[in-house]
Amino acid sequence: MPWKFNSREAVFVQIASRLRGEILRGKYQPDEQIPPVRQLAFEAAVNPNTMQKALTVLEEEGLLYSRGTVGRFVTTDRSALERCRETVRKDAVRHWIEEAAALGITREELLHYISEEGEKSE
Amino acid sequence: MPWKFNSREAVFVQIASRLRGEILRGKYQPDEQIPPVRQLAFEAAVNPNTMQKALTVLEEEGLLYSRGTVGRFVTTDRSALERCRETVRKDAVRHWIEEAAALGITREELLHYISEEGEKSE
DNA sequence: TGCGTTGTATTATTGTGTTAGTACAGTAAT
DNA sequence: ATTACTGTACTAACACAATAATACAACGCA
Repeated sequence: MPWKFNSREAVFVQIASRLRGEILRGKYQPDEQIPPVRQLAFEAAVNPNTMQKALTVLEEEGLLYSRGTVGRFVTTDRSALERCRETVRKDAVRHWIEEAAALGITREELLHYISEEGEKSE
Repeated sequence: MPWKFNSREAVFVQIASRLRGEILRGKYQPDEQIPPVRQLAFEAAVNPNTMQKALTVLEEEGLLYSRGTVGRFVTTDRSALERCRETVRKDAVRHWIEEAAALGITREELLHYISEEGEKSE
């Protein structure tokens, strides 16, 4: 099933976010090989170039590393994973709070609406 | 002071978000004239065309309307404003929760981190 | 009437995201 | 050695975002 993308952000950014989440959530263990570019591209229904661009992002973040022509692997540095988890989380939260403020939503309202939204879907 | 933009979203989308927030927060009252395109563009330090594109978005949403060559005004339909406030809020919250999930952040964690973040800045 | 301001439209140019197609070098397995 | 698969690199083409520079019609006002 092709992945879902919105048109507001570049596709490779959305792919990077998704894969980053999968890695941080442990779908791929440290030092585990992830599927090849072409396969991921096929699954996501995007061009291999686009997928590679997303993977390059995660590589620059230190989440993935490439073993030459063997394949791409999740970093073995568990503390790096944890640091990344923290960084990503902090940046995202700050970003969401900013966006909320831009829409005239206070922190309290934000908390309220998130609890509400969450309840419906669980 | 030029407005701040990130490179992940199109500028006109970010401008629309900002102005939408200002309108919904009541910076401009119903039927009040907003500054002309050129002035807004100057303030934001973007091209007038980009600003106009953002204003068109808000016009299509029913938040603004154009009085020919007189200027652009906030809608007089207060219920439309309220409806828009709700829609925007719901969409945004849903979007943030989705993004959080993609990063491996549960609703509970999200609530926790938002309270934390908020405390620092106030 | 004439001037300035308003929104709007047009054209051209630049940069970037995405797709497409191709190619190459290194590794692993046979 | 051959084959298949890996990441990587490259060009071309297209769409869209953004800038730039104009131009025009309509309105308000002196």
